Amino acid sequence: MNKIIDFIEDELGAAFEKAGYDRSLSKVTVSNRPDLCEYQCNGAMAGAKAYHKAPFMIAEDVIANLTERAYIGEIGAVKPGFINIKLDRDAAAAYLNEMRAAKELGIGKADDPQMIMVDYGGPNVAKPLHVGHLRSAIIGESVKRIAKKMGHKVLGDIHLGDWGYQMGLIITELRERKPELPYFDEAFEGEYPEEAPFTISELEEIYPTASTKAKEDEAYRENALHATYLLQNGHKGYTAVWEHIMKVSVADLKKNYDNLNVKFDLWKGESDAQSDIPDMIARLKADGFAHVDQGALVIDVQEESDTKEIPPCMIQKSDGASLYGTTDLATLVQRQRDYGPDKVIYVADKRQELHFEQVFRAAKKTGIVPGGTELSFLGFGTMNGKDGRPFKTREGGIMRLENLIADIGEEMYKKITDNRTVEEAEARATAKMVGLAAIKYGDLSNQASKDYVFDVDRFTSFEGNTGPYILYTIVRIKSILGKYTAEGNESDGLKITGADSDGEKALMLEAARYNEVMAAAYEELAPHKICAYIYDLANAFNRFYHETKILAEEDTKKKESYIALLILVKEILEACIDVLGFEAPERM
RNA sequence: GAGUCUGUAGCUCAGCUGGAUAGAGCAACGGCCUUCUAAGCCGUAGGUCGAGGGUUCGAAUCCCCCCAGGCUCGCCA
Repeated sequence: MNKIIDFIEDELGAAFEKAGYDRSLSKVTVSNRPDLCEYQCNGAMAGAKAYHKAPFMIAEDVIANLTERAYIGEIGAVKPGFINIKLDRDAAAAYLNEMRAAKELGIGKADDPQMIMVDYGGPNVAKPLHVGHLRSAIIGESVKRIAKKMGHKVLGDIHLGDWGYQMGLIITELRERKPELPYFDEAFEGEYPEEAPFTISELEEIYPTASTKAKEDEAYRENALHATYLLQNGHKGYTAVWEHIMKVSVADLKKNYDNLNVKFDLWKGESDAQSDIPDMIARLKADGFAHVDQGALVIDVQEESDTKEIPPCMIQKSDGASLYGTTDLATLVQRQRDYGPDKVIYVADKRQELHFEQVFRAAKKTGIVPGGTELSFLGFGTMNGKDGRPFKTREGGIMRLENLIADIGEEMYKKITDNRTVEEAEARATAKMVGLAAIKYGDLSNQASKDYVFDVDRFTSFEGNTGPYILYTIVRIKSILGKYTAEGNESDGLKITGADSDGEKALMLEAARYNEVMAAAYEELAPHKICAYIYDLANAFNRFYHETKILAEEDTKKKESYIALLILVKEILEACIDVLGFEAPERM
């Protein structure tokens, strides 16, 4: 379905052409002076120079040549050369009715759907999720859902950190604690136990302990490195331990991501790319892309046109071990073979930008991915505390994600039960939903690339521009619609008619923007644009709600139009929060 | 040192592919609940858009140069 702005632009474009000006000057935007008009076109001023004419004259010319005007209502030329437009009253209603009738609110699905992979999450196995993992999960999930909404085929891949030194550390520590286990008996021939020799909480304690020991004890470090080496070369017992670690840890990760309403399509990890590394390196050497520099194997990625220096992409350390660039390249080899994506989007901390720039260049240069494949990096900023420094617990430690979510859920529960009497189970469920909305909206309403302040008090205050405010608005609408049907009315088949008040018109115009906002959010990978939009839409609704008696309206036709409009607004808000990764309760 | 990002109201942030009086929220102050959920609505106050140049009919937005801060810069990920 076309965007409403496109319709206006078409009509205006025809007028530009008829008046003898370039059609491309007809670009229409939502007005920045809502007191004067609803939409505006600044093309007359932009074209003044080329046509050696006063902008105001061009504007008048265009308006005089306007013949088709199904969408354009009032139109006028102002001062320097603005063309001010109001949407035709009936056209607005017709457009919204069309939206309601169309599939998925008439979203402009992609003409040529792409295969897009979103690489996000990136947790390390055997380490608890902490607040540092929050942004990647939230932003990645939203980007994935937005791309899906636009009609693309999308796969989200968690890209687990499940290979390397950390595994050697855990194995070493486990061996010290329980040397009697069969995994450490080189002569052991039987079947290893099915039961893991540790629980998730033990595992989460083992890693930091081992990590600390390795920093203080050189011999311990050597052991861990050697264990890593053995694991990577197929040691039977260690591989069995690794499998236990994976099973226990992945189950726990799934639980935590489920709590965040984050769902991955693929649970691949660094380990899955390992089998592709030897061949890849051999080929890169044979084809002359990789060469040895200062003992390490590297691929030069500097380009002629560069003004800055880009260090080479390193794919093998001087001791022969691979590193993260190697794994990322091998992962691309594997993705290319298994899925052949048109686009891969990496959602990671912005400090990794240079690394990905190197990997992308190396992948393109060596033909690991075809030239047409788009590799894009979506870097996000740091989540800071109120003091402007990276978010920490009160004690100064790293905040675990579960604790953060639980704290906010608890805070919400208190507020809900303070406000009114609700059944325990419902209060808990609502608190969870509202808490998640508070966290996600708080994050996503900021530009992803910027650092932001995670202020628990502000996010849970439920006032102003917050997730709870959006949910509250949806709940209000649901409540009215519920009462309407409870009175024995049928809510199907109602039609929106032209607006009678400014508040109603404003709400209708906001609703009509849905399509263009979703498209812009996808183009720019910018979930915050959806947040800004639903905040505007919720505001427009609340204003309308305040000045309009909906259920008490005596004119049936008008009342039905109100109800139809509310249904549409509710559906838009729900579609938007779904894409942001949270949902609204029935009551709150 | 080089590169890169950021600097908008007391605080947290939009706006940045140039347009008409720079917008929100919080905090402050003042109104609005016998009536569809006041987690709401309306209003008042608050800004030389870090500083200075330039381009333009027009600059928070583009260019240059400063100032302040963050981050990155081959064998961690």
